[in-house]
Amino acid sequence: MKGIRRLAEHLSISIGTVSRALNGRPDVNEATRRRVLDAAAELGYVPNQAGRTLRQGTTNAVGFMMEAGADTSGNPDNFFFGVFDGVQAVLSRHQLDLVVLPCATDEDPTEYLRRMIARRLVDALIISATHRKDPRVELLNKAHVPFIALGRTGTPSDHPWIDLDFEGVANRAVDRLVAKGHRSIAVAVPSSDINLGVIFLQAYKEALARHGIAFDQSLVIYTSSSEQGGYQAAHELIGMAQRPTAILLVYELMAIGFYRGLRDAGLNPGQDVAVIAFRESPLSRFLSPALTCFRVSLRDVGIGLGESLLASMPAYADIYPQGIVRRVWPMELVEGDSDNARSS
Amino acid sequence: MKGIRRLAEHLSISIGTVSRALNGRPDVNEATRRRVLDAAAELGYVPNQAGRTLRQGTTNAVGFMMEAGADTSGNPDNFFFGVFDGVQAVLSRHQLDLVVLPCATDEDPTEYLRRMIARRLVDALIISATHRKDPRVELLNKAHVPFIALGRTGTPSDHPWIDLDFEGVANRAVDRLVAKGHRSIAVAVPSSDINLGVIFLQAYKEALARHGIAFDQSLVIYTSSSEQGGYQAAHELIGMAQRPTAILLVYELMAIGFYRGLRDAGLNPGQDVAVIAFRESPLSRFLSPALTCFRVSLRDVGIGLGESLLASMPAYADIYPQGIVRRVWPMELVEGDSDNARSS
DNA sequence: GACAGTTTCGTAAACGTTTACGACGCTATA
DNA sequence: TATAGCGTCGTAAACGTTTACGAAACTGTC
Repeated sequence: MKGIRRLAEHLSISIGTVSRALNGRPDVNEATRRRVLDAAAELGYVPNQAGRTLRQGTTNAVGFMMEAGADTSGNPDNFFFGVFDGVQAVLSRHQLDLVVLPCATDEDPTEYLRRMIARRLVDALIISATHRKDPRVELLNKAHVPFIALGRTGTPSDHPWIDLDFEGVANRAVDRLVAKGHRSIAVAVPSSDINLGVIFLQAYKEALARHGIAFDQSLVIYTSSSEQGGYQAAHELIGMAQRPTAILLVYELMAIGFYRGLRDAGLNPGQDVAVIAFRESPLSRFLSPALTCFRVSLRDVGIGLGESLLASMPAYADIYPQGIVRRVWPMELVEGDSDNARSS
Repeated sequence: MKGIRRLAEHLSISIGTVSRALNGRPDVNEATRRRVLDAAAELGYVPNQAGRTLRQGTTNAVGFMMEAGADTSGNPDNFFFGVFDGVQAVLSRHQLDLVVLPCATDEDPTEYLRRMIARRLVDALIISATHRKDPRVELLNKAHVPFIALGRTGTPSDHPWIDLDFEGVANRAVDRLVAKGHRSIAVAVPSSDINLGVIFLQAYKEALARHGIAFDQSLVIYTSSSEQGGYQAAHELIGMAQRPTAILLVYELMAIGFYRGLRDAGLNPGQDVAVIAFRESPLSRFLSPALTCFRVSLRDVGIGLGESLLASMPAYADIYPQGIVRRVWPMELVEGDSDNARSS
């Protein structure tokens, strides 16, 4: 005899009552409820999840899909782990667990997601590394799985999302550089079709326009979001006919490679070329020169994701009545020494 | 009508036959099997996991537990993602999925694991960030959940594990530094009770002894495994009465902070203080000077973990007959410019 | 043509829960 | 005292699978 039956037999009551007692139903005597709770603790009983799931169609878990091979891999793990922590802080309030679903590099993300949905391992999903055209959105909509995206797609009105405020970053970064006398500002964005790059580039263009600076396509460097990508960016920048005096890097890891690339050519980052990057990480202050960058509380982003996701789940919608959430998350400028004024 | 019943009705055969056809049982006509497979594809049928789990007691998923707050967080995510990729390569051969279970920073890892075991979300587990005394081992043994640890504990004979060859690293690093004329070699290890530090420190002592160098406790710097920790290590090293001419760093991220700390004091890493670190990452070659460090194929480690885990699962033991696996994984020296010969 | 053996398939039980439904005993009211 | 209402609990069905068991049809052998 196992499971709830054992518990019921041990207490000489029916399994129905045991179940109701454990689940906090009102129609059970407080005295018996206490007996059940005590016995459960004593016998170490925990309800079998498969049984519950089968009966109620709910798994009490939400998934976070990520792609190791995606162009977000430039992010130190602190990025995702920080977000996880915030998400869990919200989920744990409702006895929900977070499981991370890593899509293997050699598997198609959409197929992977399809399988995960079919598996019914989780009740709801968070997807990350959104692309401009992301078939996963349609997949999730069709399957009626509540979800939220960390990052916008090309059709942001089709789904709930939370994204970082890349527009704000581009604006403030350009403003700051222009104020310091820079007129020729390069930008390094990921060469993949990850949406972040597109959004940032657009905002960069508009920021330039505000200052009456003509957009120059040749100042856009498409590269990988890694140290290697930063190194390559430096190489390209140095090779330009008119060398830009400043550059924006979308990933802080690129700064390491960029610094190195500059130095290998006898140039000094921060002096010969001003650098602004995001996101802030422990890295930023320990590079020399310290990196001017933008900070965001990943835990807060995670909390936002968690609450917004619950809001889109029928069972929790009344507790989180914010409806469909689509918002950008502000980032805060962190001044470093990498973007000093133009020397000449 | 839903699920397998719908499929059976659509084909006018029994659900038993449908199930057998889908699961590759031999006692089903090849023609009907084909019909079933086709219909399943057409109707988009995938078996409900809760139903299967309930019936066969198996979830077809294995878990990877990690702690965001643990002292391994110094690792760039490439570390774990690389490992995941290898694990998945093995698991996918058997239709098994990998789910990552991130323990929140404010939750006790052992309690978290207990909950995850009770939940029966997965058939087997990989645990990481092992401590000297790690109650999770006993927990898993008692629950009879097949598992393997990435990292040794203080009682390594109690469980299967795979770990990096820290002894080999310590040996070769010390040999190399000694060969270049260094006699005063500091070491920075994590201040937490994560087992890695203990193992490495022990191997470092023995390597020194082989060269007839007395172990000096004051040359051991306990710090956090992060850029900040590296910076602090530099600070401590500079403050020593007799400044060591070399240092071993257990995490490559520490090198960034260490370099900075040295430079803030007017010293040059690689010249004034030789540095060797592990693990190699993209970071290593783009730092200046390039970091001498040790490389390991994370994917291979993941493959090793996956195969060894399957070997300890009754259902797969005949396919992977290697028994209980306890082994260290070799690491390969990558020469950089951070550990040049002693100048004086 | 009887019989054994094989192939193929249907039937129904089982996995561990939750929950709708109804039964029972008790209290309070008329 | 009859009745209604309430609190408490037991019964049994249902969730979607897999699989043991047995039945039916077919094959081949003597």
